[in-house]
Amino acid sequence: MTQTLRDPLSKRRLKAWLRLLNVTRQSENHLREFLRVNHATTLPRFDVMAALWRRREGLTMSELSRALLVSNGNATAVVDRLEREGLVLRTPVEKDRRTVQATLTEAGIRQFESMAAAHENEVNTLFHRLDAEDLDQLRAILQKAVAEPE
Amino acid sequence: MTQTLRDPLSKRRLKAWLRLLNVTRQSENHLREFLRVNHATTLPRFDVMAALWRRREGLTMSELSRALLVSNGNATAVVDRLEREGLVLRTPVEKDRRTVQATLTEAGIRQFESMAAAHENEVNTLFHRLDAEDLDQLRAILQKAVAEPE
DNA sequence: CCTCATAATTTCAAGTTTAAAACTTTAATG
DNA sequence: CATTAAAGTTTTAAACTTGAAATTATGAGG
Repeated sequence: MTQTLRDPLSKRRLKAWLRLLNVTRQSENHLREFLRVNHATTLPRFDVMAALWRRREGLTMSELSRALLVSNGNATAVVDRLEREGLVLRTPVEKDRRTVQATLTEAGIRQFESMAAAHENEVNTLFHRLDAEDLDQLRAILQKAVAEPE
Repeated sequence: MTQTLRDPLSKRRLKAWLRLLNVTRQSENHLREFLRVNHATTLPRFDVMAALWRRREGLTMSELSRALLVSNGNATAVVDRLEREGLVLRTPVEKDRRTVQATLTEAGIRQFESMAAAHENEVNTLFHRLDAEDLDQLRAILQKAVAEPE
């Protein structure tokens, strides 16, 4: 209360950001450990496979890096490794020979689906204290935070 | 509405987590770019310096890695580079010769303080759409999310 | 057809990050 | 005192990540 008065909004936004970062890192660390121990994989691999699973027709490398908010060099490296293991396939696009379509192979689909439910369950456990109202509020706040125009 | 009925809480938690991750990564990317362009430094360096600036008496390497939620090997590497540049100092601790106290040097303090206000301002801009009520709600939700006991 | 700006991807070097192993020191226990 | 378990740190290898440069392809305008 008095805190609200002493503390300018700017400092409160900074603190909120630090808290957000903290919760996100804790959760990421937990899920990384979960994927490593239970499914012998890593977070970036899982993220790439999840993105490709959602769009079964595939994604170009640029679409992939934009979707995951990582650099294109990064996407190349992770897809390289997944391709080497036969989980992802690069297909040249006839219409535009600059681009490549990355898709999950059959093995990739099988592997991802064998992890997806357990992963969702782990996230569910991780955030089990948040009820429907919390989730609604959180969504509203996060959407507001990244809204485009002013 | 019907969505709420069709969608079990588990799926909503998963979506909330993906949104949280997305907002955090967007913000991290923005701040990384900001630090690179305006202050010729990186996010991990900034994080380490911020942690050491808060506790002027210094932190052991373990305390540092726990505070930043990174591995101890990671802390070692970042501190190594900062030490090489004269921004951080490692001091052996007499009481326990296993531990090292990492502190900011004078130059480190000067450099951090020259960045801190601009960084806070950037975060303030980034989250300017969130008002006091949003920040309160967000804090409550994040605290609830990571609460210890059941 | 040629040129040039742009786009998609990869390559590259440097830095970041993790998990596990190695090393040193401490503390406890017999 | 010797042994052993635990704690703090560093080292190591592999993976991840970025930003910039290089490569290849497209498309527009001369």
